[in-house]
Amino acid sequence: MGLVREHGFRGTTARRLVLEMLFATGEPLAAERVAEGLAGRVPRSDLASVYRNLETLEEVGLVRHVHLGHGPGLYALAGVAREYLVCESCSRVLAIEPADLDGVREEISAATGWEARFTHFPIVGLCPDCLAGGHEGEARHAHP
Amino acid sequence: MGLVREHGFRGTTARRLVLEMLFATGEPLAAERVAEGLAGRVPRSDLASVYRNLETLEEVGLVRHVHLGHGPGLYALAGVAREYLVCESCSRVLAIEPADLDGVREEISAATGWEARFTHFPIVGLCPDCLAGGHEGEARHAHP
DNA sequence: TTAAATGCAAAGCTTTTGCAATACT
DNA sequence: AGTATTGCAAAAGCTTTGCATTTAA
Repeated sequence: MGLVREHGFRGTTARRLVLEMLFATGEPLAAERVAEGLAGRVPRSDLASVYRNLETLEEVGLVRHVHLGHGPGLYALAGVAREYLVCESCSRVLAIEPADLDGVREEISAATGWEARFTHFPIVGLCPDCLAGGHEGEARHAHP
Repeated sequence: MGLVREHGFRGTTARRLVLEMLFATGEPLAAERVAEGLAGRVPRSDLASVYRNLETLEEVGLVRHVHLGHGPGLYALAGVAREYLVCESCSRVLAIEPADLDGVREEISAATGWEARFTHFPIVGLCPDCLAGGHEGEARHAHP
C-alpha cells in the first residue's frame, strides 16, 4: 500500500483486500468476481467501490486490465507480467511471458516504428490446434 | 447483395444503404454513425436495426468490426483489408496494409505457433512520436 | 402468401456518477 | 477534525431482445 499512499490515496481495507484477491487468484479477474470474493469481508462487497479501487490501483501502477473478448474487462496485478493470445475459433487463451514476444516486438518496431505491448488487447488469431483443422467447436471462453 | 441472399437473408434497402455508407466512408464507423447517415433514407434510421444488419452482414463476411479502445465497436467493409495500431499515449490510430505486417505474423508464428490478425483488436503500444518523448497530450481518440 | 426484416420500446450488461454516511490520517 | 472513501441507488453507454407491423420473395 506504500505506492497507494505515495500518490495521495489512502490505504484502506477494501484496497488491501482487492490486492490480496488478485494476488491469490493469479489470473485476470472480472470486477464482479473480485466483488464476490470480498463478500462479507469488507463491511460489504460493493461493485461500484471495487471498480473505483481497481481504477485507483491501476492509476498508481499496481493493477492492469485486459480485454480478452467481448465480456467485462479483466484485472490482474501489474507485477505479474503476462501478454495474451486469444484464438478466434476456439476462444482458447494463452498467457505468455513478455520476453517470449520480444522478437515479435522487434519485428513490429522494424516494420512500423511502434513499440508494442499485448497486455491490454491480446493477439487474436488461430491457435495451433485450430490451424490444424482441430477442435473448432470447443469454445472455452467468450467469443472475441 | 448476392452474398446476402446466398446465405438465406433478404436483400433489403436498409442493408444496401448500410453497405453504401461503409463504402462511402471508407473507415471504421460506429453503429450510431451508420444510423445517423441513414436518417431519412430508409423509412427511418433505427439503431437496433442497424446493429442487426451489421451483424448479418458480418455473418456473411461482408463486414467486420474492430475495437480500437473503450468506445463502441467500429464497423467497416471486410473487403477493405486493414490492420490497426493504437498509441496508448496519444491514442493515435494507424491503419496499415496487412501485407506490411506479414513479417510480424511470421515472427509470431515462429514464437508461438499461432497465426495472428490485427483486424479485431489493434496492436497497442507507443507510436514513434511518443517514443521520442513527443506529443503525449494530443489525444485524438478515446483512450484504449 | 408467408417468413424475414423493421421500428419501437424495453431490457441487459458493463461501467460510471451523485450523495449522504463512514473511515482513514 | 477534515477529507478521501464507501455503500447504495441511479444513470450512462453500448448492445440485444420482444413483439406487432411491414416488406421482400
